[in-house]
Amino acid sequence: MDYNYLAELLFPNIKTTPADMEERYPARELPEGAKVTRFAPSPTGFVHFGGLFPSTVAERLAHQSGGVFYLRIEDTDAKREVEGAAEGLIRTLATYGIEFDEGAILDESGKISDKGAYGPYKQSMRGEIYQTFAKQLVSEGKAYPCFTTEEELDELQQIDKKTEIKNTDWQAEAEKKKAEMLARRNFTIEEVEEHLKAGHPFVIRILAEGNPDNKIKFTDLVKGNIEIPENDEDFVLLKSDGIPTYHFAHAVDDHLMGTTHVIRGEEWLPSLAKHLQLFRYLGFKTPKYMHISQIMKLDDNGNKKKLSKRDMGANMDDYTRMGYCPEAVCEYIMTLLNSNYEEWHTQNADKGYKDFPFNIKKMSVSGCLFDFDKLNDVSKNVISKMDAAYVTEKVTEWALEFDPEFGKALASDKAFAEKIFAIGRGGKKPRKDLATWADAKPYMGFFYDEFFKVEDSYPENFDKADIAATLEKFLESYDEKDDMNTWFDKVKAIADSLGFSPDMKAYKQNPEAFKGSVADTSMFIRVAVTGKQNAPDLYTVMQIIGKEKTAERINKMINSLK
RNA sequence: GGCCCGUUGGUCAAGCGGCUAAGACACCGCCCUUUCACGGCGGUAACGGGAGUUCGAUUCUCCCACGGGUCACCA
Repeated sequence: MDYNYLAELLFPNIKTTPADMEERYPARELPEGAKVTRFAPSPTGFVHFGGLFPSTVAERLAHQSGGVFYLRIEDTDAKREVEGAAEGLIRTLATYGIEFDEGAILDESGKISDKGAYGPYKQSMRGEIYQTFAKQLVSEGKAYPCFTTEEELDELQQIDKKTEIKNTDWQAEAEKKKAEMLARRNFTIEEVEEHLKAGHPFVIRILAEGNPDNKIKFTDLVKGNIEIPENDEDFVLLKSDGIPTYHFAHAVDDHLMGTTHVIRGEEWLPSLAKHLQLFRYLGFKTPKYMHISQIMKLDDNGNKKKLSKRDMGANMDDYTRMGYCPEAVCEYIMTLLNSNYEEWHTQNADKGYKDFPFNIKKMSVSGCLFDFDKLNDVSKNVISKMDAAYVTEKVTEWALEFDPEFGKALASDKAFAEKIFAIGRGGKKPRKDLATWADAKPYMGFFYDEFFKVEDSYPENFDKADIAATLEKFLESYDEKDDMNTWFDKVKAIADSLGFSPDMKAYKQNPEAFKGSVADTSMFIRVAVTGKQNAPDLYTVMQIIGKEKTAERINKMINSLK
C-alpha cells in the first residue's frame, strides 16, 4: 500500500511536517538538572484532593531544581467539558501555593491566556500539531484510518454489557475484540477513498505491533523497576473530530513542550505501554515518569477505595467551606508525600514547607488513607503559630462567607476580636484550640452577647445556694484593676468562706473535709460568665469582656438560681 | 477474568540480612494545672500466610491470600 498517498488522502490540508514543529518548539535551554514538569488537568470539574497531590510534587520538583512548571489544559473531550472549570482550577491551585511559570494562566480580567513560547496550552487549539504527527505516522505505515462508527462500537459494547451481568466471559471477549481489531486493519485504498467521498467520519488508530508476552523493563521514579507487557491494542490517536486522545496528546505535547518528568496518578500505569510505543514510533526521547499512589478512603465495607470526586474531602472547596486554611492542607500533603517531612519540620519550625528539600526517594509506593485526625493535628499546629491579627483576619473572612452573623460580629470590632484570639497565643506553648476557622465560634462565641448562652449546667452535687453565694461574693469583691494573683486570691477566699478548699493539695488529700475546692467555685463563676465549664483563662476573659458585662451575666445567673 | 501495582500497630510510616522493629496521629493512664487547651512522662498496639536462599530473614526469590488500579473516539 502507498502510505504516503494514504496520508495525503486523509490529511490533505496538513502541509506542515514534524520537522517544522521541532523548529517551532526548540528544546529548552535550562541549567543542568533543571526539571520541567506540568499539571495537565481536563476542565471537567473542580480540583480534588487527589489532584493536588501530583501537582504539588510537580511544582516542588520544578521549582526546587530551577526548572519550569507549566499548566496545560487537556480539553480534548468537548462532551465532558464544564464551563468555567479551567478558571476555577487555576484559582484553586493558586490558593494552595501551586503557581505556574508558564502555560494557561489567568489575566487581569480573569480569562485564560497563554504565557510562554510553547503554546497554545489548550489542547483543543493544537489540532494542526497533532495532525502533522498523525499524518507522519500514517505515511510510515504506523497508523491507519478506521471507519467503524461510534454507534457500531457502542452496539458491540452493549452486547458485552448484557453478558457481564452474568459473569463476563473475559477471554471470549478479548478474543472477539482482537478479531475485530485485526479486521479493521484490512482495508484497501479504494475503500478509504469511497468512505471519504461519502463523507464518512473516521478515527486514526495506531498500528500496534507489540506482543504482550514480551515484557518491557521500565523504571518508574516512584514505583521502581516494573515490567509491563508490550502494547498490542490499536488504540485511537485522533478522534473523528480531529482532536487527539489523551495518549497521543501526551506524547506530542510533552515532547514538544520539553517536559522532563511526567508526574501523574498511578491509574495511568496500565496505559504506559501505549505511551512508550508512541514515543518510539514518533522518535521522541521518553521523559522520566513518576506514577503517584492514589489517596484512598474507607468504603462502607471497610475496604480502601480510591478517593473519588463525590467523596467528602475530595473537593477542595469543601476544605474552604469547612474552614481549613490552605497552609495546613499543604503541610498535611507534605507529610503524606515525604515521610521525613515532619521530622524536618520540627527541626526547622520557622521555615515553610517550600524550604523543605523534597525527595522523590521518600515517596510512598502504596496508596494512603485520608485521615482527618491527622489533618486536624497538623492544622492546629499551623494555626497555633499564626499571630492574633492574622487569625482574626482569616476567621473573619471565613465567617463573613459561611457564617455571616458571626462574621459581622467579628468585623464590627476588630480590636476586640484580636484580643480574644491573642489569648494563649505567641508563647512557647501556644494554645491549640483551632483546627479550622469554623472552630472559632464554639471556642469563643460566648464573648459576644448574641452568641452567648449557658450551654453547660451545674453538676447536681452542688448546692444551688453555695453557687449563688459564690457568685454574689465574687461580684462584691470583683475589681477589674486587680492583677491575676489578687483576683485569684479573692476567689480562694470566697471558696474558703463557703467551705470549699482554697488549696488543691489539701483538698485532694482529704476531699471529705470540704464541699469542694476552689476549682469548683471557679467553675461556678466560669459557667455564669462563659456559659461553659471549659473555657480559656477566666481572668483574661473577664478583662476582655469588661466588668459591666461580667456583672450582667453573673447577676443573670444568680437570678436564675433563685 | 487478563494485565499491572501494593501488603510493618486503628491511621501515616522508618527500616533497605543481625535492631529490645523508630517516630507522628488517634486512644488510654499519670504529672503539671482553678476548667479547657498546651506541655511533660508512660502505656496498649504491627512485619498477611507458606515454602526456599542464608549461620541468620520485616528486609532477597517463588507460590498463595488479600487489597488497589486498569481493560473507551474519558482523561
